[in-house]
Amino acid sequence: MRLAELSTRSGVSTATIKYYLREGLLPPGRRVTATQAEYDEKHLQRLRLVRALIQVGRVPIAAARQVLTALEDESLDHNSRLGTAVWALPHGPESPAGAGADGDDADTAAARRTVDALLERVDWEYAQGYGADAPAYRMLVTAVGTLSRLGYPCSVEDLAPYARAGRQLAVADLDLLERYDSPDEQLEAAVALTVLYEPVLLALRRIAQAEESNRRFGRGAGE
Amino acid sequence: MRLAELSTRSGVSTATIKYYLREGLLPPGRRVTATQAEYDEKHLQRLRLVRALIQVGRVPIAAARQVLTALEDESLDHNSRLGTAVWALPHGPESPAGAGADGDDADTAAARRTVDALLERVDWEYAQGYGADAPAYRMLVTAVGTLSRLGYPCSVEDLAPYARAGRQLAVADLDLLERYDSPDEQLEAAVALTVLYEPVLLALRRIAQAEESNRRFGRGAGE
DNA sequence: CAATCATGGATAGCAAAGCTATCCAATGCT
DNA sequence: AGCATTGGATAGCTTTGCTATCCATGATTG
Repeated sequence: MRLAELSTRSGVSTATIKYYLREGLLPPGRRVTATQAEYDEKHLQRLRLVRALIQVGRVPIAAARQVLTALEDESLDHNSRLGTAVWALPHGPESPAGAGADGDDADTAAARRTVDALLERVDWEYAQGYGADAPAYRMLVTAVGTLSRLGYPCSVEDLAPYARAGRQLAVADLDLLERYDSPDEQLEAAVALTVLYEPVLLALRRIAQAEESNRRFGRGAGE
Repeated sequence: MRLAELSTRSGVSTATIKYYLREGLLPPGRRVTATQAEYDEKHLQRLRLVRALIQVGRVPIAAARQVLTALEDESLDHNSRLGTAVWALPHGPESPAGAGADGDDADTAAARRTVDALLERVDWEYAQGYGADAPAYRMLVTAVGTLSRLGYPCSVEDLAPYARAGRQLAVADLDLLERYDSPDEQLEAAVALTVLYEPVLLALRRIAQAEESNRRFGRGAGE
């Protein structure tokens, strides 16, 4: 199909598709003449994935490019591609937010200790091993640091239930993933499910909060 | 304290603080003369909360203003304030993403049915009642619609484990909240904890994914 | 009590992100 | 032959969140 058809079938304007091609989010079409290119179903599928990552998953375009590049990097094996791709996914602000003359990185250090204790508590040895520069680890330290700087509860005991929930979520995630046989499908699904289930999860939490709040305090709050 | 001191103590530039004052994220200081204003510890605390919401929670400034306004709206009772505040929190893209000539709102309708079935399945009657225009509900429908449009699994059975996890999270959230006695503290904490525990949760899920992946497939992926 | 300097309000500007609109020559279609 | 379409390049637009510059007023200090 031509670019115009790709556009109508995906609901994305040709201008935007051209932009994605330029940005390397979409592989170029098969050049059929000097001025025309041919796109196929794979392009359509990829385009839909890109839209989903960007619009639903709020993945910035630069990160999306890294992720997608890793997915089809022929020089890596299956596991390395997956690792690289997920590594590139967004993970909140890198710098621990403006900590003035007040807490600064003493808080960050304390947060790191809390996180390490938590990982030990729930027995995640692999996670402990794979480095303090893992995006998810840094994200966690940042968030915990912010919480404690603001005086909100975030002790190991407070965090433990969330870690337990995270564990169950991961089990559900991997269960979904095991349905895919082809390595390529599995790779793409891993990224898509990681990102696209985030809003699902956050929405379910909010709804459950309202439900639980209602259960405890009776008819009333929307929370 | 003066604006300059507020700035040094919070680590936020005076220009930014002025901007927040202008945007109504921060109540104006007590005017002590015609050209000077006095700020207190409450301002400092509020400023820190604002920074956390914006930087860690990625709450847009307009939404933050609505949230904070609701928190101190004297004309509402406790529960209404909480409901209004949480209602105003960000909840993904409103429009179901560019669905071209392909799935469009047939998918959205299907997603809505799936979500309703899920809520019934897990017995969340209150949630079912409180309206299809609740932000969290819409967010969920959008996300499920996107998943199914992309061909990823999101049946009621697939979603159920996530709903169960959401329920546990909500229980943990409410447990944290019950520590606060003063209504005002509780209100602020509800917002802060809802928003600031999101990155905690997402990070823990990613780490748990890596852990679980390692458990199932042995040494290998970073996922 | 005059000189200077900080304060806070208003205004305009800037940087990044994510598109979008215009132009253009080469080519396809009839 | 002639008009429309294609895809590539380039420049522009919009929003968001912040920053920099002015400026009159009032505080401060020798």
